[in-house]
Amino acid sequence: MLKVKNSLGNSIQGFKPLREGFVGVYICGPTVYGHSHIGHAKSYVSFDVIVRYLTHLGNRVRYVQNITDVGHLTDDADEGEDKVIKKARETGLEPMEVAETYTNSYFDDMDALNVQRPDITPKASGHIPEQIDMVSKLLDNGHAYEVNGNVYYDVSSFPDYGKLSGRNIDDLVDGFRVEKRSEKKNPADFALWKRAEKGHLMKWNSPWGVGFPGWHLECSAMALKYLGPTLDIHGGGLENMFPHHDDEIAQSEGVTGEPFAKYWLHNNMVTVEGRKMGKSLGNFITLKDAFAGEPPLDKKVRPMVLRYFILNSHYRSPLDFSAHAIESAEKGLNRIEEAYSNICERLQISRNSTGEEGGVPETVNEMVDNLKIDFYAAMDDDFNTASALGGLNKFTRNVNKLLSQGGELNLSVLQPIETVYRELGENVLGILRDAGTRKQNRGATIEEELIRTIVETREELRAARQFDLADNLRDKLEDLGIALKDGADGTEWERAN
RNA sequence: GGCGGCAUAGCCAAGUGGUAAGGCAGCGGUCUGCAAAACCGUUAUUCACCGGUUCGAAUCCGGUUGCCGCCUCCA
Repeated sequence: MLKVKNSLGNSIQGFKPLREGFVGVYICGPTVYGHSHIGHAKSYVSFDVIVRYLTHLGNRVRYVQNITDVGHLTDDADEGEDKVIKKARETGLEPMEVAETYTNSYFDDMDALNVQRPDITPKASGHIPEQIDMVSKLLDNGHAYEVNGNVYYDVSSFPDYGKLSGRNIDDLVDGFRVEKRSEKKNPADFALWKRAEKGHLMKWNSPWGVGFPGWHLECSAMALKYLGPTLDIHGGGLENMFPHHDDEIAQSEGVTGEPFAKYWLHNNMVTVEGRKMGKSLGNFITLKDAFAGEPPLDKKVRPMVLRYFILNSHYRSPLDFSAHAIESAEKGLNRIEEAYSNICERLQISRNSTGEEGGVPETVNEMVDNLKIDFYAAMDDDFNTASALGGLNKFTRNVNKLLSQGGELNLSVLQPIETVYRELGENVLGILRDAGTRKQNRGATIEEELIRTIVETREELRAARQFDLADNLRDKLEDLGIALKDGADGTEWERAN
């Protein structure tokens, strides 16, 4: 039985979708005004695995993730500027060019991380009529009021306001700065529609004049459109619990009168060497920089390593990023990849040979069964990927033990191991995508033939006990990023990533 | 000031009442011409600190200290 930590009510609950076998998931997507950073990676890798696991359990999942390209201001005060427009002003591009550029950038990075694309990726700017419609309904039923072309949500009209983050309006007011010349009835009221000043880019006609939608509104409108009045799961970053998610609830429930989401899942933040990551703190790490090995990294971070690193902690725990931590993740992942690719390689050989078919030895059955028991128990416990990886590591130790015993392993031993790696390691966790291509020995490119020739020549030198020359070749290849491993069955090579 | 969370070995990190997963690093060994990888063994009598509840607590309760997030934009 899958259990999840529901932020709404702050408790662990059994997971039961509204319709058996169908799960509607809405995850807050990025605001596309810059390249994605390692915080995005944590969020979207975590939710990717959640969606993969729900699918693995046999559910039909509809995964909706918005792209916010309008309305997200740099500041909630009246003088705040739209983030996308600000970037457009700075770069001399059309706002939609900015949005397109960083939407593409986002998906490039997510593809690299083996994050599956959502089923629907609606854009805020493409859903203006839906948003206007929601504002009209909120005005009609008394949850909103208009002042000078601005429309605000009246939080006092929604008794449950703040129920997700556990706040009440009176507490909030103390925390709000005193806004000068505010048109709001209550400082906690938030904008649904904003009047566009002269020269404002990205504006639309509405019943209240020319303007643009408020930040939180797009999520409510698009979730309603594609998933109906009540979502099974709404996910997002912890930092958005208030006000963004509480505002979404107020808007959506204000319109539909039905619960907005059954389960709220919040993923925790990334810190860098113990400190919050922020642009103003100068410790901001984009994914492109991480993949390229820019400081503070001293080497390229393989996307799969970042993915493994993220999944090695719980999505609800903060994750501390450092070059050192990445290094140990890389070595840990290498071990699993190595074992998996060895199994795949042996399987290939075994399929091509006509060796006798033995039964599956008890030890192999036991290994696989134990992994499954550990893995499903971990994942059922609020998607505990760290614990699931613990099981996969234990399994890998047993696989290596089997491999290092030497001797032939027939199909009936190799196949169940390969299958469970593929189903759990790749299909659910998505960390083994690169493993199949690690062993490049069988390639047919000229480069690979050349490497093969060098390796064979070195073998002859070793046989002739010319170790100085042989070691020299190994060092040279190492400098070129080719690692050699001398084993009992000859020398293997692979690219050091 | 208000709300929420965290504190587990040298490092990262699971574990929320039954006697400390896993990874990295370290140490000893097997293998190797050497190296790398892999394998075997080993590494927290103890979970920030002080009290309490319990047959039993890292896990529950109270307090102390430290750190973090949100309340202003952030995944």
